[in-house]
Amino acid sequence: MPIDQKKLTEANLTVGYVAKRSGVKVSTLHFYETKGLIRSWRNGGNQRRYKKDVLRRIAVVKAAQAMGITLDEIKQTLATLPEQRTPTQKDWAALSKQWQAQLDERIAYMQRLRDKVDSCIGCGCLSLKSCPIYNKDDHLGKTQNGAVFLNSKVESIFQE
Amino acid sequence: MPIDQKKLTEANLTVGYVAKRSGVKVSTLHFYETKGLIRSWRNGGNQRRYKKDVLRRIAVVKAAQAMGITLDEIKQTLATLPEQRTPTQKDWAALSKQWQAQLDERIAYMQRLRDKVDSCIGCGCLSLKSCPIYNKDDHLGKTQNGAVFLNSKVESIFQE
DNA sequence: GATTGACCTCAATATAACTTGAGGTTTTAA
DNA sequence: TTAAAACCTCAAGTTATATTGAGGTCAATC
Repeated sequence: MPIDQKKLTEANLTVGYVAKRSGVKVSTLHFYETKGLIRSWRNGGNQRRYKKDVLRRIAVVKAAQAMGITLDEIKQTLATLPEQRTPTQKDWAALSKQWQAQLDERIAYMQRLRDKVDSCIGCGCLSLKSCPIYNKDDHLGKTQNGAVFLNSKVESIFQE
Repeated sequence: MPIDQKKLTEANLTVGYVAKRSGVKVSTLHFYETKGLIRSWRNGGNQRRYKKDVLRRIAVVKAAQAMGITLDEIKQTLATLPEQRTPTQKDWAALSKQWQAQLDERIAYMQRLRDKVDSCIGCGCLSLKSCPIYNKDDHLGKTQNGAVFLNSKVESIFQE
């Protein structure tokens, strides 16, 4: 009788265990699976089983969300992980590096916005055409998960 | 026959004009009105008419959204404006000051997050218990419009 | 071997912030 | 004066990110 390789080499985590360990609900794990963010296989009774690294994936998903990255973007970035082997530290580091750049951009945008609000406090100009907050050359467009940034049309309010 | 004071002292803007000038759709103006963010009165034919300062309000709403503030929060802050008179520059400046504080907080959080991701790039630890990104003492909870920040339960992934 | 807890699927609900459309009225302008 | 453009209301649809619940199965324990 052959030894169960799966049991020897990988964890065999139930959905309830993963939920408890990761702090997300079972329904969220189902949801993430339909979104292609995590994977599972089924046991004889059609119940989900997970490898241990699903915990790492979930953690990464949550960290990325904290940076304002959407699940779709996260999915795309996760897709760059190797399929054949369990990701290494280097693989994960590459991911966080990608997101760090986005985070830097976001912070820079917020700071520009902050500085502009700053100058507006001084002049009370928040609705005047000279208000620097409405510089149309400095916007990021709409982010799905983050803020809705100004578009140049709003600027038109101040042209008169 | 009495002079129409309204026509003399206030603009009498149609919804289409306001939409064009502010860059938001007519349906959005209706929506903002149901949300209590802007106001209008009706003419004889039941059509909306606006005072000029509605343009400023819309601009402020959009600016606040760009800072990641929800419409509900914006409504609350707008409610601090004087009801009886048209708001002055000082009134608007007070608003932007309130939001600037929130923006500062948000930026500070993002920077802490950035620094943590930074240190994780070095060690590749994004899923290890020592990863500083999962310091439960540093989270903001879930923001409605902005990022979903880490909660302490996610941390539990790394306790083993 | 039966109860209980964990699990399954699928559909509906929730929230924020809007948009779209249907069906009907008012205003404007040629 | 009549056709087009603009307006009205109210209901339903949209996207992202889940949560909840109904109805039924599987697994672990007394």
